[in-house]
Amino acid sequence: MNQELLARYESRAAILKALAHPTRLFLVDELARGERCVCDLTGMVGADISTVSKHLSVLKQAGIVEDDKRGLQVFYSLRTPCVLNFFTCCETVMRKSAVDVNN
Amino acid sequence: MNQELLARYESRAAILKALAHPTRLFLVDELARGERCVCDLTGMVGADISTVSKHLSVLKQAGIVEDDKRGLQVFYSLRTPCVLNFFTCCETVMRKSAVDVNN
DNA sequence: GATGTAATTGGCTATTTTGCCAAATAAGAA
DNA sequence: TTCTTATTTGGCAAAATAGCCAATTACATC
Repeated sequence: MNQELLARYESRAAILKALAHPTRLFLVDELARGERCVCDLTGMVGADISTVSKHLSVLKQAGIVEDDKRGLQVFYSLRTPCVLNFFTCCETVMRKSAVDVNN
Repeated sequence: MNQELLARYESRAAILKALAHPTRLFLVDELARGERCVCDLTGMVGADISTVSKHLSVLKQAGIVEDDKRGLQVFYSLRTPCVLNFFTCCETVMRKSAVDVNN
């Protein structure tokens, strides 16, 4: 595996890593419905606002969401909706695993 | 976020987490071409065989690959090829980020 | 300017992940 | 049985991640 190839896998891994957390998957799912401010998301998640803010910054850093400050609030929205396709595949993997367990 | 919903996001996160590593993404990519034994994959990755074996077991645990022991060798293959769609989306995210940087 | 609200950042500890080596297991060959 | 090869497992130290609290920043209103 050469340098260039490794770099590409590292980039992909960075995006997947940003998604690979239950809270962040929830945030993505919620943002798929429309933009939300940090305070609203915090209420839904039920964690400290600093924790939610950090999760959002991880998603932003990865290029998955974008933010827009308006007044006191910061509104986040989904920038690359194709990540929602991941959910479909995850369900496929889980369904297939469930079937195998019963055989 | 209730218990049931949380459980679903945790399941999805487990699958994404299994994928979120450069070496494991390479392994998935390589297995997409056909089954491979651990020894061949180890040669391509250039890490200790125990490291590669552990990466494969992470993927197997997540339901992404399956193994088949034949004689001395263990052959791994891709069980849920839909994970390859992730790559497409990752490229989209990266391309979009690259564009934004230039604006 | 002073106050209040929304959000981010720094710092800390606890937990998880990674990758190597050494040891154990499994299966074919001598 | 003994030897060799392929793979897995256990154990360890280093690195990365998570989540809380406290402090800071940003902005609006008084």
